[in-house]
Amino acid sequence: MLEVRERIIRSAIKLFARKGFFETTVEDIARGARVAKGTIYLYFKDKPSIYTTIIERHLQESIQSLREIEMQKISHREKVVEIIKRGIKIWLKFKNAHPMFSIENINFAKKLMRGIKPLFMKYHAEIIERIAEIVKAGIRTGEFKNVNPAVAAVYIINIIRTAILLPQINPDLKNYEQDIEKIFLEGLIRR
Amino acid sequence: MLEVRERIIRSAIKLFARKGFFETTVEDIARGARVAKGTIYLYFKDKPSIYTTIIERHLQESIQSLREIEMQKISHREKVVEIIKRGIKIWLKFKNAHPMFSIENINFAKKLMRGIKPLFMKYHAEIIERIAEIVKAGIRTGEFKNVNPAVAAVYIINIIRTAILLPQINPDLKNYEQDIEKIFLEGLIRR
DNA sequence: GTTTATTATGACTGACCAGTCAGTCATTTC
DNA sequence: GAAATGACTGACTGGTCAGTCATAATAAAC
Repeated sequence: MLEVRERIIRSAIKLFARKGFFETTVEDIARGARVAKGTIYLYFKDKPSIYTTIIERHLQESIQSLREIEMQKISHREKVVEIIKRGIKIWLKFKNAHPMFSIENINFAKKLMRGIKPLFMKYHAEIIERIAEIVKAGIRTGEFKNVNPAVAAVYIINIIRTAILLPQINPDLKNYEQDIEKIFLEGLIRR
Repeated sequence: MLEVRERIIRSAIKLFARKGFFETTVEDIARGARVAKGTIYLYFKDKPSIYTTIIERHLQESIQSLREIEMQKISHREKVVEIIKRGIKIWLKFKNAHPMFSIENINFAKKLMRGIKPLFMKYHAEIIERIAEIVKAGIRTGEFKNVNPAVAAVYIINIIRTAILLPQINPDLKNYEQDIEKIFLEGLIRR
């Protein structure tokens, strides 16, 4: 039997993913967690706190995933590919919730994001830093081109976004991962 | 003297960009447009209609831009680069409003997006189709690798997003456009 | 079993705000 | 000048919902 707090979080993830923060009510979340509305406030200070908790979880999971990848004995190229694969996996785990974790949206609900923004910046800085380190090492070993590692890191994060977006835009599309990987690793230009 | 409707739209763009739809009130928009709140309803049916109008504008502008690029007598490679450059320009024109136009967010406020989603899908399908046609032509002429054009099109859209995101994450970063272009056109892998 | 402590509940409250519409005012028409 | 018109106004209305807290239910202690 899942702990109440965990049920609340899971209910909230689903609902935030489906309806976003503003269209999800505390009553909705409570119903999904099979508790009364007032119970929510035994576990969370307020509605934004639930949102923040979920975001933090996701970001922590991303960093943990990066840590594991860092420790693998594989080439930097393989590490980058693994970052993308696992990144996609983590994001897909939250179904349609990915806008919650998108740094692009941090300015998009000023009040709500006031408390969340520092968290976002902190974790994203770490994520980018870690990826950039892998890229840097790959540049050093001659695997990668000499590009700005920070730029490449953000670029890589957006590859994950592309992979998540594609099935959304075109559900019939199959086997697109290879094409994404190909364009990413080898570029679009033919020689 | 700007027409009232235009003032309303401009005020709304600013505010939606700064606070998002839900934290922006009709009163805010009215104040920014220097009209009374009730006046808004002389020009727009309701609050979501303002939002929809803005989104439609942006999407139309994007398509118009694509049309112009299509007609240019330049290589497909150059067309793709131009798409990115102009795409960035269009998106930056709306400052922080870009989450408004991000297809990623279409599931994120279920009620609000109900009316907007078909619009989004329609325009985005056209945008992707147009870009994919350019990529396809580039593949035919031998400029580009043999990749799925629709995948490449979404990929290109996300390049624009990367370029917009970078200064947001790291305001000190300079001259990142070349690195993005390099990775995109030539890939990350060194040979 | 009774009493006490702890947890959960859901009706209530009040803040908020989208949309409404009676009233105002400037301009036009008769 | 009087009446009509249309654009604009902002107080009002009613719906929504986050957060509260007196009460109920359950668990623990005796």
